[in-house]
Amino acid sequence: MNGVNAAEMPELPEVETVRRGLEPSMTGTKILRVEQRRSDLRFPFPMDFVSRLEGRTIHAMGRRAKYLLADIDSGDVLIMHLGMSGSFRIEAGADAMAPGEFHHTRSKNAAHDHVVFHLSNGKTIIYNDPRRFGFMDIVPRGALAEHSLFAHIGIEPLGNELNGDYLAQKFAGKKTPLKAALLDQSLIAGLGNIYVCEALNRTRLSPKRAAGTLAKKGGAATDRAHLLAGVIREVLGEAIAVGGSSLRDHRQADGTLGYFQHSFRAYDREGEACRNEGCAGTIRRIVQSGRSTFYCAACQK
DNA sequence: AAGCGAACCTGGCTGC
DNA sequence: TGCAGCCAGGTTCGCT
Repeated sequence: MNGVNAAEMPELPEVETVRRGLEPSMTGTKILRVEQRRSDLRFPFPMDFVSRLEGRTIHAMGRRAKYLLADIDSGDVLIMHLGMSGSFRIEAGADAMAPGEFHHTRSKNAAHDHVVFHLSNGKTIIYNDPRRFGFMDIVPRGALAEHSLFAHIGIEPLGNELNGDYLAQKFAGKKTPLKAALLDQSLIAGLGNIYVCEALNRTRLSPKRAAGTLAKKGGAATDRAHLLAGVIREVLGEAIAVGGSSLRDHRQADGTLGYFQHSFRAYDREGEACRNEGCAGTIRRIVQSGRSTFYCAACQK
């Protein structure tokens, strides 16, 4: 096998899986050379993108919400977002590759290999993104919190701040559907379509319910709010433990590809049986805010 | 002002 | 086989 596919895809568990996949190759390693093959992805690269990275050593690989954060010894932070279709792969030296596989992999992906990092440990980190909804930026570490991307971002769902009281406080008075409120990155940062559908199905809450119904009059948390907060953490934790979800990707299973998709109870299961205990309902697909919602109308109220 | 739909882009799948 | 149409894990912008 020529390269390790450091996973793909974009909700919090997938980004965390990518972070863990990249960390052993990148932390403590010097960036010898950077190939930036186009001037923009979703946004333009910073003008001095290459020069601010070449010759620098990566101190740490972090994550905030769906953003990967590489701390550089210059004091800069390299921000990387995968958008919808971004992925990293790690390749060892060229002499370690099987020629046939090399050709196969390159011919399939090379047109969308937008950034290549050549590292001092002999490894090559390649960012591939067909739809180019991802992006990269570089900012001084001290300016990160004020960066427009992070200035108004919500809490980490796996941090201590997420609990029923927080949900009730943020959702009180909101008529927006619960599904949309949970996807709002300014409230909770990192949830996406899959895990919101899964968490709502597990808690038997309708995605169409007004978000404000998780708060009592006066703003106190309902039992449902406490339940939902716990289930969100549970679902994300389970997904991270198995390497996230891998959809529409039939490449090798070398341990870096996730398999949480086999645990889906709602997402992408239209027409199939609801897996909640005691429920004989069927998963439906509806559209909310232009995005698919999968849920069971029989048990999710 | 919140809350929608559209836009950004490519590729894969479905159905005629 | 060809091709049109729809769909995709995210985010932002602009119009009600």
